[in-house]
Amino acid sequence: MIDAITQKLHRFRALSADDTAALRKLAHGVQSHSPHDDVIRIGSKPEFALAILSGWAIRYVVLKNGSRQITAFLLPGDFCHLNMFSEAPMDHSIAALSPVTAAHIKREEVEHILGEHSNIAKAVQASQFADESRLRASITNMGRQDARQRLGYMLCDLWTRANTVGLMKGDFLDFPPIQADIADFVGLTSVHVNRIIQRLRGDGLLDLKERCLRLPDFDRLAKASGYNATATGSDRNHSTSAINGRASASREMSSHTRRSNAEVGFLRPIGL
Amino acid sequence: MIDAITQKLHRFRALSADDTAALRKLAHGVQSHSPHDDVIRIGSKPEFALAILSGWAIRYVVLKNGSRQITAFLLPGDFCHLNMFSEAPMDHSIAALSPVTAAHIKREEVEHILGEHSNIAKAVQASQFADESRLRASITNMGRQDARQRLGYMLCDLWTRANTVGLMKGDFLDFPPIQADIADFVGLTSVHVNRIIQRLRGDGLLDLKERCLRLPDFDRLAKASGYNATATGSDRNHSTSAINGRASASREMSSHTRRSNAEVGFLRPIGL
DNA sequence: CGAAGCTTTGAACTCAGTCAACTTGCGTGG
DNA sequence: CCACGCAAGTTGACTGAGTTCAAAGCTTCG
Repeated sequence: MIDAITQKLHRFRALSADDTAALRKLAHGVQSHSPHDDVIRIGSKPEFALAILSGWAIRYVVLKNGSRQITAFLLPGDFCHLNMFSEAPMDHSIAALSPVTAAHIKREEVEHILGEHSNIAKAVQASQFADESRLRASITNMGRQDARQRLGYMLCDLWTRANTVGLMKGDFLDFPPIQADIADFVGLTSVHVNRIIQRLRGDGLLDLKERCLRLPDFDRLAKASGYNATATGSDRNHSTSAINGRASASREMSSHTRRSNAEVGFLRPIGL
Repeated sequence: MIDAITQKLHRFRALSADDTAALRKLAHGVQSHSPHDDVIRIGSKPEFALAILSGWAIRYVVLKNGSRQITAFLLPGDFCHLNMFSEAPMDHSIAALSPVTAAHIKREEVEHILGEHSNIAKAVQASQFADESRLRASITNMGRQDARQRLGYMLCDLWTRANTVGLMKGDFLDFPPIQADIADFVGLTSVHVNRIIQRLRGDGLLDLKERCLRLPDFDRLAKASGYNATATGSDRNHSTSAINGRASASREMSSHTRRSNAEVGFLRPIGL
């Protein structure tokens, strides 16, 4: 079970046998959580860090008007709340979507392992930056992509992440989120999400039913929704050119970008 | 000028005279950037970290279809690209909005100062978590708030941040972003942003013209847009209860949250 | 078998986008 | 000093993607 963590960190940086042994030791403070349970409550100041070992969880917030925003899905291998050194209370909650087991790691333990194992420390740092990058991608997604693209992007992302921690079962994937969860993540209503899902189904891009996801044509879906695997970056072995020059959008650009078009860099499109 | 950094970090953790002296030394690699210039280009792997000393900058991305998303405004005292240890190339660009001076800090220097000055290290970490928190707030904002609230939230945030680094000039603030920038940040069109601004003006909540911002009634604007200063947290001296219980939304909740309503925590609204 | 939880469907509605024109202010150059 | 061009802000009419509300189907599971 702890393997998910090892597997994930290994993606960011090669770990020694010593490192992985140290990680394995973290598995002692393991707790189980039932679906719908809060693992960490907003406003609290937990004294421990959290690593998901199995199952799916979400970061979320409920607004005054009752609507909910999910800001992240947490998969096995993901860390939450490493900011234990800050005095600030949690600004969001973490809840289990499926049955979850998570390692609750004491502050000193975190400090110790990060201090002693520089590979782990750097891998953790890299994974944090990947998370941050994913947050930015979400913003871009919600700000400038339509419903279809948002959904596609989200599914591509979860698909590849699930893949890297060995969650794939043949060509499909256990997928705990229901349509309402998807909606609260991409910033739509569940009704509209439902309609989009049907369209994607019709286009042969998606097979999602009974908590089970299949992406029959990942590449086409990725392309259609502007998903770029390297962008959210599992770090190691990068191709030399993630970004390959300006795209074809030259007419529309002027409307979106004021100022002298002299500096092309200001306008360079990315793979989204 | 370097004071902005000191000032900001000090917000997160008390710094000794020794610490501030060390920070002051960073000011040697200072570079100037003109408005619209890219300070860091997407796809590049800069060998330096960056700290804004004066002026405003943005993190942004341009999509294939030519639309732009701004994911953050960078103010004096803000750090960008501390992830120099990662192999991944930049997934976004950073550009100056106004004339900007920024300290380009070499990798070793960063490592050194963070290693020697634990206060600074912790303050930097705390500020990173505040940034991450702000990204999540942006997501919530774009996903679940209407245009008026998005704008209000953004202005409240920039207003308070500007305040903490001493950018306020009496009751107003030099405000480099134009309406198109605002639009690209909150995920709207500049036409619609214009209309919302006019409404806010009419409501006496906002006075924005000629790169100059005034918020005549911050509290009312904050309330109307769900802005909660403590949420994005400049850390120190927190009031004991940032979150004060559940709000009035009990009817709508059931539609947004499936599952047993037994665990109230799953539903607890935040100040947004 | 019944009830709860999730998905699907339809119709009316609305917030925000699109397109296109007009205004205002500013700097540059004739 | 005026003319021109350009960048930013403003306005109006039209369109459309996504919401809302409400009801009906399906599954799953005690």
